[in-house]
Amino acid sequence: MEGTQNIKNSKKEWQLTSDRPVFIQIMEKLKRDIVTGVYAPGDKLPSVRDLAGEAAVNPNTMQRAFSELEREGLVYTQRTNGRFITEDLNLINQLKEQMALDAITNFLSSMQQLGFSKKETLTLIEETLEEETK
Amino acid sequence: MEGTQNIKNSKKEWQLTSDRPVFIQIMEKLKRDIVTGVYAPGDKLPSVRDLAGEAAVNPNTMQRAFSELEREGLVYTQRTNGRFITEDLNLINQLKEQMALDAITNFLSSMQQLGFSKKETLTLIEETLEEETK
Amino acid sequence: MEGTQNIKNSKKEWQLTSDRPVFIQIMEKLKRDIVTGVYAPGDKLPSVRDLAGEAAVNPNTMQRAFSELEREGLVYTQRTNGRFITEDLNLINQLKEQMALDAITNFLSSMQQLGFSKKETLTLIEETLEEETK
Amino acid sequence: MEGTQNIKNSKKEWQLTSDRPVFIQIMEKLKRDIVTGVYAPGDKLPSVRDLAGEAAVNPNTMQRAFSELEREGLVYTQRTNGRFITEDLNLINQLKEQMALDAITNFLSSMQQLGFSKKETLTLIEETLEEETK
DNA sequence: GTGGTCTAGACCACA
DNA sequence: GTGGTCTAGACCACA
Repeated sequence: MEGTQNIKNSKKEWQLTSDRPVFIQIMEKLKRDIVTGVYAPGDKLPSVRDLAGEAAVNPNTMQRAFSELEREGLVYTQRTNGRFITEDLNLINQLKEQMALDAITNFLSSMQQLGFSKKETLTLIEETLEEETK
Repeated sequence: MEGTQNIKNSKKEWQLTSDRPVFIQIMEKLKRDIVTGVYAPGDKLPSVRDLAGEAAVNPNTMQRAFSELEREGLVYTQRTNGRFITEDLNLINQLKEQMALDAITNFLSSMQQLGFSKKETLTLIEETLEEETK
Repeated sequence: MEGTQNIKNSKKEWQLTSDRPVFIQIMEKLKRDIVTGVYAPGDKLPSVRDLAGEAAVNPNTMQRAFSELEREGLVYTQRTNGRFITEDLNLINQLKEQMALDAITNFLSSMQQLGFSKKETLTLIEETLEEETK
Repeated sequence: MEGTQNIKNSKKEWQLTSDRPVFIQIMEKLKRDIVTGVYAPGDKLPSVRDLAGEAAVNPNTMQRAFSELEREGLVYTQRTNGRFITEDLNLINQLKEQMALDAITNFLSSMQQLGFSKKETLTLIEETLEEETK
């Protein structure tokens, strides 16, 4: 039953676009699901076949995404038993920090390239967040 | 201080990567140069061949980037004479706003997908900006 | 009578000339095939490579023609699956009307520039059509 | 003074587009001016330089158009004296007929390719002409 | 096999 | 020299 649970909790909107390699987008989505706890440490993952179906991609593509995650130590395979999320909490936390840092760095760099000063950028962010809260 | 100067005036850091189509990256770079005034409205652009050489891409690739910019009205061509930046200031301003809005939206969406609340995101941004100013 | 049949069903007379860009001529031919029902709404198109071979042009040239048609909404692409004719009947009808109107307008303008009055033009058309029917 | 006259009578709207070779468009315009009597048989033509200026093209381009017209016998050069319209009325009439025939043939062919029957084409033309007269 | 991108290089019309 | 088109051919992601 826990298998079904996992599938249930996971956000099913894959939202794949064709502007970047699909296997990379899948990796990013899975990483987000790991750092946000959709998949908890030690959780068994749905089968490649199932996830491929859900994401409407070829199983080879899903397989490729998993291979890369495995290489990064985020998931591991138990022969004949399935794939599991790493139990290394440290690694997961590092990943989350790194992803946040990347997002921030990219953003600030974009704004700088567009000619906005740090002050202006901060103001714009504050305005946008206030706007949304209304 | 001259460092900042150079960044502003220079038109030469192309920094193309292979993760997304090169002609798209070129378009983005040229758009940034337009909205930040590196190229002023009405300015004549270097020839396709020169820019292709500078960016180390094939002239056809540069040509494609320009065709798209032309379709968007950001540049126009004078037969056998060269290409020019639009003089439509309105269009340029709209573009700048849109590009900033896209950057902000993407960023906030990324942070939200990583599980950060608006408050946390704001705090992180503030910390990062202060960090850099030290 | 089979002659007429063949003309209607055949998708193969490409008749490309060198007086205008080839990709434009290809677009026009494909548009004609769409508005005349040679390709029905929703039909899957032959692959770029096949059509390029049939028309004896480089696949890139065929690709370009399709990109433009796609931009106009007349065809759409399914990743790795192929290209399809739009199912938007309205769009197809509009296109047909527009193409006919363009042909008529161009013709009347040509005749006027040659110094023929409307009456003379009409008479000439009638004569030509009768001539052919004989 | 007749020189000035000719310039005066000629329709000055050159309306060159970039979709076809400019020298061909110039030839067509000059032919129209010949068959419609803007330039009468035997008329002296303005200088290449003047016409080039009027049409806003490079003199080489205008020159090329004239060379072609000369090859077709429609104009002739008197050494040191200038260029003149042929006095061969027969040739001019033939040209006019041929140009009209080409326009008609092209038009009927376009309409046929768009799937319109002769009857439909005739009706459409009649409607358009009536429409305009209102 | 399918579409998409890119390169190297040729050729054209025009100024 | 300038932009525009086209070819031949390679390589990629994906099914």
